[in-house]
This record gives sequence, structure tokens and C-alpha cells, in this order.
Amino acid sequence: MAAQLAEIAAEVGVSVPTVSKVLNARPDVSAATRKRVTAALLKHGLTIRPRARSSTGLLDVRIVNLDGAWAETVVRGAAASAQRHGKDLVLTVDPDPDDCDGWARRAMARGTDGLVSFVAVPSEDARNDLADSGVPLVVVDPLHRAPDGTTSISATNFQGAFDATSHLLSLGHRRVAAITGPLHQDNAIARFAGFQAAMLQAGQQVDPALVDRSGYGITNGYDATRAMLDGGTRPTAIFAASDDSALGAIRAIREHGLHVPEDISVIGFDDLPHSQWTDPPLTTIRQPLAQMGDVAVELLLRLRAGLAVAPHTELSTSLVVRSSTAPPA
Amino acid sequence: MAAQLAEIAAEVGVSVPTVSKVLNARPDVSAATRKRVTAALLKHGLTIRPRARSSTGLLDVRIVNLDGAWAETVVRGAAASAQRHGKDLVLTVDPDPDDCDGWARRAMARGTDGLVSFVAVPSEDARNDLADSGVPLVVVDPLHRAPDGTTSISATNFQGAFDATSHLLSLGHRRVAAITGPLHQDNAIARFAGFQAAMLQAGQQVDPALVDRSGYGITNGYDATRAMLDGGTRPTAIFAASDDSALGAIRAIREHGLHVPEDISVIGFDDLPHSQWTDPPLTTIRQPLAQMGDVAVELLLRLRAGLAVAPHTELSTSLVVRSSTAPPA
DNA sequence: CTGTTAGCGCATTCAG
DNA sequence: CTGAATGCGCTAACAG
Repeated sequence: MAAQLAEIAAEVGVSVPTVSKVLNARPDVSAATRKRVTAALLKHGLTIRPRARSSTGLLDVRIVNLDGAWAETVVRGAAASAQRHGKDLVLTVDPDPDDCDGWARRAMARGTDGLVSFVAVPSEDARNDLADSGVPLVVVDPLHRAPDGTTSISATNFQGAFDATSHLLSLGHRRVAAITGPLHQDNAIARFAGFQAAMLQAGQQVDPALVDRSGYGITNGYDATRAMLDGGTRPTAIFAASDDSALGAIRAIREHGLHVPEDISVIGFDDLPHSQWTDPPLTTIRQPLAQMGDVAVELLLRLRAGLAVAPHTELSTSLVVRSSTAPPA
Repeated sequence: MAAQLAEIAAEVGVSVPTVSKVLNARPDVSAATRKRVTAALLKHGLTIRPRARSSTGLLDVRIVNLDGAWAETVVRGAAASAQRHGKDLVLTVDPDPDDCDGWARRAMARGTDGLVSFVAVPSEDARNDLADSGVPLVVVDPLHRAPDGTTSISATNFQGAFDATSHLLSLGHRRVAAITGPLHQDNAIARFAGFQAAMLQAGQQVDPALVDRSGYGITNGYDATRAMLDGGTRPTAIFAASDDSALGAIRAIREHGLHVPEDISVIGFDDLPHSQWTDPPLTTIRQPLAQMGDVAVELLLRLRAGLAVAPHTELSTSLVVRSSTAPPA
């Protein structure tokens, strides 16, 4: 298998030094040429060597504008982990949700040691460029199932939602509403599926009038709950797929002259830092947010070191019972 | 004098791009060639341009572990501003509150374009090193009055606290408690001074039993308020120097069987994103947090460009009246 | 003699 | 359309 660089060079139609550059992941090779040479190298059983020398000590993290305390907490965990490993985090709060590729390319050009992308998954072209350059990538809570060859991490969204719903059902609730997240995202889909599975298993119907699919925001929860209360079919409990939407739901219930949890129970999802201080303290599903950031960085460094990692990691959620849930009246 | 690069290139016997590279101090020219080209350039009255590209495009930001939503919101503003200017933010969440100097040195070694330090002020030695290297520094909400030659930014803490207290007084409150921040910090001192000034101006005594100096945290507000309610002297209103401590105060009041604002009014300070969603919605003093981050970056870039900037910038706070304050019973 | 690194010029892009 | 700036692949010199 000890193929000569000259052989490959001739095959692809470039010079020997160019093949050497690609083999060592040096920057001054165009994406097109790199691609062709990489293919030939692989065919001959040679693999791209990770950049031994120039480590900039920089890890790039991208979040999109819209996120709230969720992203901040994960970043905090990632920052602590990076600190431990002597790395610094370059944080990009991207105003353009669709410019994940541009971000990746800029970071690559600067010589980043690795990329952590929140939710967004770079395009196949961009991922290939990253792989060719030996720059590792980890996606946190991917919008869509991460494609083969991508490393990703999330919480057990299905199980968490299942546990939340089971908690309500075990208290005796039967008319349970759901305020899902945006159902074009995998995590929201998984939570909704968990809700439905628990209801099904308990032999309960899901009333379409008691399902809102708008989003994770406070106002989503508020508006959804108002609509349900104004409609004829009042639920005795609400599964909100985020702490924020739970907060909005509680507000709407109060404004309607009802009490939580006496009239309606509410359970959230996330366990944000402030959620134990809401009124009433929120029963919710805890995601290990800081740990997700921490592990994302660990995975990145393992990838960079050429170690094997699982393609997808799921961290366990847990039920945190506080005072916003109770048996129905 | 308008000598063409082509002319010089021919004279020295190199290509036009090579002359261009020397003129712009690019690295990929040999010492020998550079010398000959430089001589020819000077003969034609052209001078080597200073490395405009000695910029890494990186701005370093340091926050300490302890901060909550406050720091996150300021960082968000800074990130947006950096984005607009094509810079990236290197975020360091430092577990060691006293290692500001070490952070500054590491960032300098990496070739940062500028430093934004939250609260902490680097030592005089470190500041001199920065000045010598031409690396600008902006301190956000300095712990102590920033020394000469340092650029800093904060909100109008005194005026904000004065306004908050005046609001309570104008509602008719006389027994007003204060939960100050940690009084070793300038911002907490200024807020406490604003409180005292407003009380003095209204001819009101400040009861030492109604002043707590523990800190800005939720539990600080909670513990302080419990102590006051358990003591003999119940206030009719509380000025909390942060939204978090206000939140803790409200919780303590509720647990004591009293109501906000019917029995006791509470006003906060910050206007964090969640404060409009507390129960009741919190009356507070808004700090333009995102704008502080934004302006910090603007100042940094102006300093870097050699433009004059004010040594200290104060951004205006404003009173936001919601539902946690009302006239006394 | 194989693989790596430096540095130059071609071709292309960019600015006026 | 012209002069300048840059990306990138080559040759050449070098190292093991």
C-alpha cells in the first residue's frame, strides 16, 4: 500500500508538492483540487493527516440570534470545558440563520481547531471541505438528523417528553394539552412523539384542539394557552415543550382568573436557571445543558486527536418535580 | 511620482505581483528579493505600507464565572456589533476572578485586536504592556473607578437608583428597604448612593435594619427579605439593586403570606429579558445592556483606529413601570 | 531518492 | 478598461 506521491500526482494531474500539501492538510490548495487529490489518496489507502503543527488554540462556536437562556447555558458549559483544555472559544452569534456554511469557511480560513454548531448542520460541500482539511465538527441538538459522518449531541428528548406526560397522567390528568416546539426541528418532533407515546400507552386520546405547534417562545405559550382557554375545551394539565412556553402558559392561566396548579397543572422542559424561581416553582424536565456544551468540546478534541467517537451522543433528561403540577381538582 | 509597478518590476527583474507583495509587506517574498524591490520602490518615491493586515480579526472578551443573564445580554450586544464590523469575539469565561492579567497576556500573545473586560480592571503592569503593544482595552462596569488612561463604560447607576427610589416615594411609601449589591463594587456603591440621596431629598430616614448589603443574587434577595419580615420592622416597599434580588424578595414576601404589590412594593434594577414575565411583572430600572456591549466594541475599534474617545461613557437608565409597585395600603 | 518547505509568477479577481 | 491585489500551483531548494 506504500503508494508513491508521484504516482498519485500523475494520476490526478498535479505536482508532487500539491499532493503533499493535501496529505498534510495545508491551507494553500483550492477546494476543487483538494477534493480530487483526496479521492485519489483514499483510493490508494492513504488518509489525510491531521494538522500536526499549527494549532491556534481556538474552537469556533456558532449560535443563531434567536436562542435565549438555552444556548447561553450550553455555551457556558463549553467555555468551562475549553478552559480546562487550554483552548479559547470564538463565539459567533450569527444574525443570518442560514449562513452556517459561510461561518464554517471563515473559521477554517482562520485556522480553527474545531467547530461546534448549534442546531444548524453545514451543507454536504462544507462538511467535505472540513473533512478534507481535518477540521472536526460537532453539532449540538441538530435541526435534522445529522447525516453520516457527522458527530452530534442532544438530550433524550423523546424520553423526557414521555416522562413529563407520564407524570401528568400518573397524577390523574386525562385532558392533557401540548404546546410543542416548532415541528420542523428534530428536537421538537421527538418531544411531541414522546408526548403522544405516553398518551397512547395510557389509552388517552390527544384532542387536536389541545395541541399547539407554534414554538418554544414565551409568547407562543401565552397565545396558545389563551386560545385554549377561550375555546370550549379546557385542559386540566399542559405539557409545554420548553420552560419559556410554560412560563407564558402560566401567565395566560392567571390572567384568565385560574390558578396553577389547583385548576391547571403545567410542566415545562429545559430546567433553565430561573425556572426554580418562577411562581409557582416550575415542575419540568431537566436537560443537562452545561454538560452538553462540555461534552461537545470533549468530543471535538477527541476527534481532533484522531480517536473514535460515537456518531451521536444522547444525554439523559430527568424529571424535576416542583409546585406547578398537582392532581386535578 | 505616479510610478507604475510594472516599471519597477522590469527594472528589478521580477513580476508585478511580487512588487505588489513587497509594497504591502506580505510574507511570501524572500529577504533578498524584498531588499532589491524595496530599494527600487524608494527610488521611485514609493514607501512600504504598514501592515494593514496585522489584524487577526479577533476581539477578546472576558467575563467571570459568577455572572448571570446580565453578562450574557451584554455579550450578545457586543457580538452583534463585532459581527457588523467583520470581527469575531473570543469569549473567555474565567473560573479565576483574579486572573485578569493572565487573560490579557494570553490574548496579547495570540495577537488580539482588542480587549473587553467585564468588571475586572487589569493591573498597571498589564495595562502598560497593552499600551506598548498598541492593544486597546475597554472595561465594562468597572469594579473600581477605572484609572487614568483606561476607557470604561457603564450605566447611570446613581441616577437609576435615584429614579427607582423616587418612584417608590412618589407612590407614598415612607418605610423603604434597600437590598444593595456587594458594596465593594463601584456600581453597587453608586446605586446605594442614589437610594440614599433620594431618601434624603424626600426627608426620609434610612432605617439600618432595612438595609441589606449581601449581594445581587436571587438568594441574597430572598434571605434579606425573610430577615426583614421576621424582624419587627416591616417595610412597605423594597428597592432591590438587581432584578435577581427583587425576584428573591418577591418569593420571600409570598412565602410570608403577603402580596406584591398590595402589601409590599418591589422594584428591581437591570430589566433582564425575563423580568416582564415574572409574577407580578416587575417594575424596574432598565439598563441598556445590549447597547453597552455594542458601544464597548465601538469604542474599542475607535481606539484601535487612533481616534479620540471619552475616558468614561455612561449610558442612560430608564424607569419601567409594571405591576410590582403600587401605593401603600 | 522520497517527502517537505519557501517563494515566485500565472491567472483571476477586484477597485477605480 | 487599467492597474493593483490575491489565490494557488508550480519549480527549486532542502531534509531525512
